[in-house]
Amino acid sequence: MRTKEGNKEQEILEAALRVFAEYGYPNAKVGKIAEIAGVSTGSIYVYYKNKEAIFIEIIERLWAQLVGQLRMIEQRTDITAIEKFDGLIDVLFDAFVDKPFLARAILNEFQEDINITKATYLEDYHEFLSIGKKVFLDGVAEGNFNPNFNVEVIKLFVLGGVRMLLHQWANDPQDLTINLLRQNVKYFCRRGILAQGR
Amino acid sequence: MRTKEGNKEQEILEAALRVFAEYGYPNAKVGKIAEIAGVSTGSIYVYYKNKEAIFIEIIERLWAQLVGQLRMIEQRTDITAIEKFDGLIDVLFDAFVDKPFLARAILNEFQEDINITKATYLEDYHEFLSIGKKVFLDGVAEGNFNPNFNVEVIKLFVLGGVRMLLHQWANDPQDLTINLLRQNVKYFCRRGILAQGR
DNA sequence: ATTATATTTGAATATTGATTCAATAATAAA
DNA sequence: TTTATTATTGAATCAATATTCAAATATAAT
Repeated sequence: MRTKEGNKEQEILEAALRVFAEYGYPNAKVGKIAEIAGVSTGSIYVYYKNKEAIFIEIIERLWAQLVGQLRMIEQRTDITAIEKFDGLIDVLFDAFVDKPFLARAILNEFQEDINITKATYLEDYHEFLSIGKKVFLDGVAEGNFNPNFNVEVIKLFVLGGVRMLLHQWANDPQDLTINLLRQNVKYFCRRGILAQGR
Repeated sequence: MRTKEGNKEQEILEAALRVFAEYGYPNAKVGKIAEIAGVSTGSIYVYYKNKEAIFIEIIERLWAQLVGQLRMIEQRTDITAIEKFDGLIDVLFDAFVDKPFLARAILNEFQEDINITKATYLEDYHEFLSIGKKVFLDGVAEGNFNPNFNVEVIKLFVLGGVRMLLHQWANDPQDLTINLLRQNVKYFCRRGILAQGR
């Protein structure tokens, strides 16, 4: 009987990530994934139900990883909300520092226009958002954050900003380094654009 | 000889906008656009070369409008860069205040994963970005803005944040009002999240 | 060496939807 | 009323690609 060659599930996932990153989910071809993974198109369907299942597997792994790390930071009691906030920003950027493909691939996963089922990672996504809210409320409670903001607005604004930066960075990692991004984002979120004394 | 019925170009554009907004460009069906516009699929191709041409028409009109308004603000000499910045934010939100569909539809237009030609509106997009840069540099020159920021980073961060908010707002205009969004964004951009005195 | 069986293949099939085009409809012109 | 011409139609055609499946391959077991 024939024995299995290598770890095909993982190879297919890695190939798929590259193809989703480069072309976007709608334009990603299963044939291309197979080609990069070094298997036949038929093999793709031996390991995954369909194209969408591959995409969901990638996204779910990412969310699980992100939420795990964000939760660890949120639950710390030895740092202020300011430090927690900076930590959340670091987690977001660090998740991609050596994986520009991943940054490009996640661009769309929580947009309505990808017609995919989101049952499982939507839960992680909502926890992801609630962690940001908790940190904000902690900051308000300890007097470090301005209570006049609407947390929903700020949360989405910061997330949208980080996503846009990650996408731009993933397109050209040499231009804007991840460290430049994180530094600017942290300072901007703390103090805004105004010069000191204004 | 048969005479033309109504303004079919415009009706098709408006129908297309709704379909692009609801389904996203890749999943938008020409048949659906025709149905909503009240014409036959063949008619779509009488007025527009193809599906992509319709999308580009919508996006180009939007960019032209936005850039025109942003340029007017940028070129004012009677207001500070701070007021200009607020004005830019207002233009962005005001462009959509009575058109949630439009906000949803533009979500993807400057993302790489939509495989569409962008020759003409890329120019407007770059001017759009350069206006933001000019306002920032004006602010630094007049001592109102912190010169330590990288303008590229801040520009993309703010744009990404506004986009995410607009998208969320377009999904549910009753939840977060446009005025709540603009107020929070302006203040946050000015002073950041920290409470006063920190 | 032969057989059994799991793995893999890649062309065939199924499906979808963009686009075309021959026919029809509607109106102006004669 | 008839003819000419423009506008419109919607099924047919075309193209693309996801998915299936019968056949082939490779190895373990006998």
